[in-house]
Amino acid sequence: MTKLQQTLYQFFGFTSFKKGQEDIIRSILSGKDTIAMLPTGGGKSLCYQLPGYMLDGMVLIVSPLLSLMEDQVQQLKVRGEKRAAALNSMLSRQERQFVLEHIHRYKFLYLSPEALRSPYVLEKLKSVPISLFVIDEAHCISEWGHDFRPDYSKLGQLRKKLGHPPVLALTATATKDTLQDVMNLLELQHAERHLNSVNRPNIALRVENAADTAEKINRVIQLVENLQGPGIVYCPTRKWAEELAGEIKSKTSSRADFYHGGMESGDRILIQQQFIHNQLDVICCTNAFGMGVDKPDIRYVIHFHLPQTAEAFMQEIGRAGRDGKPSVSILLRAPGDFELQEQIIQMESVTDEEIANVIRVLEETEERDERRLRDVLMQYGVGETQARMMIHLFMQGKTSVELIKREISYRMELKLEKMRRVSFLLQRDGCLRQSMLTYFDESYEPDDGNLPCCSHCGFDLSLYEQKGERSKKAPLDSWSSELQRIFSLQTVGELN
DNA sequence: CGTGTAGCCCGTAAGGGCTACACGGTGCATTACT
Repeated sequence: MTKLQQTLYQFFGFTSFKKGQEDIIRSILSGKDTIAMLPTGGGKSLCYQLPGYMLDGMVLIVSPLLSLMEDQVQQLKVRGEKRAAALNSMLSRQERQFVLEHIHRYKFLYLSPEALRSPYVLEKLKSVPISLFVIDEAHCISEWGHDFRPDYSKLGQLRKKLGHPPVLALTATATKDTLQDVMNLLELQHAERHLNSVNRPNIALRVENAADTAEKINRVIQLVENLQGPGIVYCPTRKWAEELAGEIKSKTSSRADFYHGGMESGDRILIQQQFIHNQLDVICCTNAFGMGVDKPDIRYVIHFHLPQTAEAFMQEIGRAGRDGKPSVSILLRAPGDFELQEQIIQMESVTDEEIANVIRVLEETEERDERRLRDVLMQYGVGETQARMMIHLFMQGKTSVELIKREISYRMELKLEKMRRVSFLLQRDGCLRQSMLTYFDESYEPDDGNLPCCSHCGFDLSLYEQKGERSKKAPLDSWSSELQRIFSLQTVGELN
């Protein structure tokens, strides 16, 4: 038994690695920067937790969502690891202070890119040896770092300030371009790459055309009524998520609810937990839902609209069938879909006047507190996301209307191009799986003829319909959900 | 593009009807502290 296997057994109770894990871990242990792509549910957290036990010093994990950090810390604690914490806004001032003052005690510290903006946090982190700098869901760097969450684009610089620890960038879905972007922004020129296929052979792909929205709604109701659940319906807007959930509730026997970014965080957690514990059959949501939803038995994912990118599409359908059992993805198309998404992307555009206002405020004020600046700018009618993006560009030295405008138009054009491509991929003639994999620079060799492939290759949708009686539904009372929650946490802890 | 709504007009009053225009999706953070 090697040292690696011993450690695996000692801390995780496993006797063997999942596909891809060992290579990634060996790369980390040899001190190299590593970029790893593992399919969803492929055991990504083990790839940094195990080396964490073998290396001296702290493992710092940058994570995009509070809920992901909390889940990970809880799982570590259930496994008996007390030296884990998440440093974020959910902590009280005292708790935060405690973590920072005792920072040398921690083995695994989770935080957001925004938290690393604080000079005080950075100073504290400099006082401890960091054995590994992990970026979880690393595609967020490319997806969000240029506009929505610019702090993601500063991680490369931050790493230098932290004494240049080795980096592990983890993701499940990325094209070559996205990986290149991640490497540029993180300044990882010589990283070892461990890439696995994004293909999920157990998910059959289907595209259906509808004449209009009314027909789509009818079809969704029909599908939800007949398909074996649980399932997810991805919607283009918050309003659609709410409306479809209402339609499904009133016209089918399915227990449905909605989920989007405009909800209170308590409600979001509740809905997600109910879904995970089988108290809901179907969830209608925007693209806010999904990251960190580690539910193994999702049987179908319906897209009520066009996704904005092929990467997003793969991420979203990839939430189905993590248990490896047959699952299905169905995309509904109708005229006008493309235009709606196009308009959502074009909301990001800004007028010359707005840019000029931003520049004037930035030049007039000595204040570099971004929050205060954003408040000022919002008084000029500039949206929060736009304000943040423009401040970010200004700080990078793009201090003229022309430069800022050019950059924003360029980003928007890239997004529109990605959308045109996914739209094209989903409507062209030919095998859908092959189209998607080609986009991800993969070749496709059908491995066996048993698994249904796609609506072009042909398959029988009734394979995915429920047989006989609907499965027994768990009651919606609080003590039973609490018991289920505790039970599931223990199970998760044992498995990981 | 499609939808919701603010604000205006009409007018011996209140609310209906119209036009113009904004909005649509992803999340951290939110106070000093050694």
